[in-house]
Amino acid sequence: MHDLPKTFDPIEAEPRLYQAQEKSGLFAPQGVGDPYAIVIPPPNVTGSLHVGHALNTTLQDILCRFRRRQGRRVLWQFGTDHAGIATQMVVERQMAERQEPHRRDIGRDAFVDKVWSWKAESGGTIENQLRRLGASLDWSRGRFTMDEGLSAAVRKVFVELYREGLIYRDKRLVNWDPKFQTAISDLEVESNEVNGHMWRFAYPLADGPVGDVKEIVIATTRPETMLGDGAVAVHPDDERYKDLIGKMVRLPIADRLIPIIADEYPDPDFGSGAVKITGAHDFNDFEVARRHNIPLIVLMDEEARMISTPDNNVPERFHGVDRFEARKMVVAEIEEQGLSRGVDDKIIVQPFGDRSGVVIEPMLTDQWYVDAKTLAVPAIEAVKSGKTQFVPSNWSKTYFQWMDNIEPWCISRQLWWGHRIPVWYGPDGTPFCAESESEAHRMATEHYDGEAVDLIQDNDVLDTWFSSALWPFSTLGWPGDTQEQKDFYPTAVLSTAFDIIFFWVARMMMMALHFKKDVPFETVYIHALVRDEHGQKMSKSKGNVIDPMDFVDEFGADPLRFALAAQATQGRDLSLSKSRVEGYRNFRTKLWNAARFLQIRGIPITGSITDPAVLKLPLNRWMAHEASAMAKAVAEGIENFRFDEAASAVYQFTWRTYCDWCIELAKPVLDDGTPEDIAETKAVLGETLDAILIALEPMMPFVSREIFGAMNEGSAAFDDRSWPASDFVDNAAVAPMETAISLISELRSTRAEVNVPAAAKLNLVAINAPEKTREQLAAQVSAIKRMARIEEITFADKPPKGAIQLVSDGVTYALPVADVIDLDAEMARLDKDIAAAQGQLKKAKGKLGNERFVAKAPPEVVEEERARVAKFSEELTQLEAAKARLAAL
RNA sequence: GGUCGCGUAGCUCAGCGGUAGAGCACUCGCUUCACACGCGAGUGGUCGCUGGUUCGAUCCCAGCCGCGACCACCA
Repeated sequence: MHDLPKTFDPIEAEPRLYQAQEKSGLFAPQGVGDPYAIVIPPPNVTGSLHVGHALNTTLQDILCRFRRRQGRRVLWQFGTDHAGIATQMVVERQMAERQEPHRRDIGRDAFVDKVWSWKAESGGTIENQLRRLGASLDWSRGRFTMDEGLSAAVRKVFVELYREGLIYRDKRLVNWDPKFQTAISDLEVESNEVNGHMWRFAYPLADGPVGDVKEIVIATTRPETMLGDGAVAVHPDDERYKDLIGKMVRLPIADRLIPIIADEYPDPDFGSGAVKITGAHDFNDFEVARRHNIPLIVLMDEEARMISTPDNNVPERFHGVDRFEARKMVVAEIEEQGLSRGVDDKIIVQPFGDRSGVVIEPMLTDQWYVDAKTLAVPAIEAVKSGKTQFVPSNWSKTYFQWMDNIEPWCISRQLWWGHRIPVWYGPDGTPFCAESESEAHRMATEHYDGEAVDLIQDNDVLDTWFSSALWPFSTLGWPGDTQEQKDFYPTAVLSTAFDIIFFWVARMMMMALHFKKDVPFETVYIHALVRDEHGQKMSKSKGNVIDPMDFVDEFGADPLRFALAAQATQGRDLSLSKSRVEGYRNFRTKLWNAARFLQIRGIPITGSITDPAVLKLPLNRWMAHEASAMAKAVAEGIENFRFDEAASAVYQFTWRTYCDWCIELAKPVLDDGTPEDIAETKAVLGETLDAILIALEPMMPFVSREIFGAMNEGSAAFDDRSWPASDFVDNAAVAPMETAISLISELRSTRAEVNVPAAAKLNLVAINAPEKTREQLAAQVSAIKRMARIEEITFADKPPKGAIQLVSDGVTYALPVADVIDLDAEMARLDKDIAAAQGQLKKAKGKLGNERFVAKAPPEVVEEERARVAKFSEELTQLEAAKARLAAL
């Protein structure tokens, strides 16, 4: 117990409070409760925290902190991802900036060493940022996708899938990134619209005209690929070309003969209806070429420069020319030969590497593939059966749509940073797939009948997502038989953004079901995208990127966390703005000051009230009732992934209920009450603050701890407290308190509207008040006097002359003001109230006048309407009487 | 082309079958002994449009108009 300073200083307090939590062991699994696990989506080891991380981390932290409070044994698994391409790119760029030799000049081992030291240097950034956010991650068991254990898991998975035939090597078209000179998966390709052209070229018929026809015209957006054409395809039903099918054309420039073939692929209504077929550089053409046994002619090298070889008939002058340069050359030569048949501007969709930003080239290469179609079967079933559920549920549709049409997953990358493919080749190219080189040697020796041979390991590394796909079980010690897996697998929740469903969620589902025979998580929570304050997507080019750490620097982590949680609705992106964060900073200050008020009045948090049913004062029973409802709403919000509802419940209760009313209504008791009443009220005020702190802690872990630490006296330690009581209901206490509250509100409103000076004290006369109202007023007389600035409360049969009149809860009240009264304002106010009552009355009467409503609507709804008619009629009568009296003045 | 989502107060968003809500902004009071990062009182909305279902529709259904996202794409 110590005094709270006048203001809360998050910059000083948050790091101190974080260290204390970590030191106490809070972040590691504790106790014997039902296990609850979340694995963090591993951030890039060299990355830094962006708003998406801030949101996702906050939400996971809320879940974990809440579940700990419920007594669950919580593991929030930390770890980082080696992020193959991204990291290699960063290091290469840095080497270039420092004018160091290129990676190829220093060699693979030296380069990989460099990346490891880069990781050692900058790997701690994101971890520190997560700490500053308040993430209660279990750092002690942090993992890295390339650490020894996880690498062993990767090798085991590869080898097993290989032996089962679910990983295989294949030569087919891949998305080739000419900048990084590696294959990438479909998911790493972004389609963008760009301004392009559509050229029309004439290919002359090789054996002379057929009738009048001397040529066939094809359309293309990529002229340079014509050098690799293997055929021209037309639709079999296309009357224009019926007689040409089977004829040969002379391919210009390359000077080769290629056939005209019939295939369903060309759309007769598009362009000329004739399509050039470049099997080695176009995915659609590749399929056509395969169907018709058309040769695949490779035109480019790894950097997408043209190559001229004896096999491909590309003229020597193209050799080494960049593909876009070659395009210009082809167009010029076609024009020279008089074979151009026009060109149109056209917006075309081009594939770009999501990391490199360069145009992807379809290339014919040998790569390793995972048979995703087979692995997807149980992964689809698990979501269909509900074993794993998406929240919000509509994301399961996205998942199915992709999984139902899944293509083989290209997992090899021609990079150096990553898990090297565990395959070794013998002198004759025989592959030996094994978890270790020595095992590969053993297999080779057996294969070559005892002869010892040199083996060469496959040069490629695995797609980064291959190792992340194992994350939910590899981090728990798989393939070892560990207690962690027994306790925490399957994990409870996986929280991520929608764009990661394909990259990661689907692949974890496939791998986990194959190797663990169980789903990796029960719930997949898909969080929203964080946008800027105008709902615009953040981007560097727009210059609207928000760095969450700027908010942490300025306000501390609590307000940022609360802002993110409060806006985390389902199914809509959230707009993050400084004013919103500021608003929750103000909320934190409000809470802080409420705590200071309690402290000034000598009210600690004691945890002494175990049963609110013993409370005597309606105020205290009502406070307990409301606090209980709040605790329940917060818990339900978190359980249902409605973080916005949880945040709103604690916010509204703290500010609007506890500060605006409970504390204010308690002041007169504390000042003038009996010793018993004072003691009870103090205890409940303390208890209610305690409930607020505990319910708020998942969202604002810092300020809640700081306040508790200063005010706890005799209660258990903060982290040992369980969730506040959420089942105390006392509706009998609600009515009298609401009567008092609405009267005070009406009085304040009336005073303001008729311009009674704020400081003026008035007398209050209740007219013909029934016994019940008299009792309720008597119970709150001091509060009403204080909060509505009333001098005396009296009772009378009729209002005195020259009084302001108002109707609250069916009772007319008068405020005698003699000469102070503003007649016009008073008349206007009564007219306004009368109009409102008339409006309500008309509406309710209208409904009841409709006999079909009375006949068909549920009886309780009809009854409600009748009650409304009664209520508003009574109010109207009294208001009109008040107006008549006023007019008589 | 397929799929999903969104149009509610000036802004950002809740609500989703029976009296339109929040935060911020705005207006008017207030140095009221926890708090001006505050207190009190207000202004502001034919809930995108048109039909339908229903006793009743912001909420359900259909169509339309605007906006966004994802997937697949015609060379």
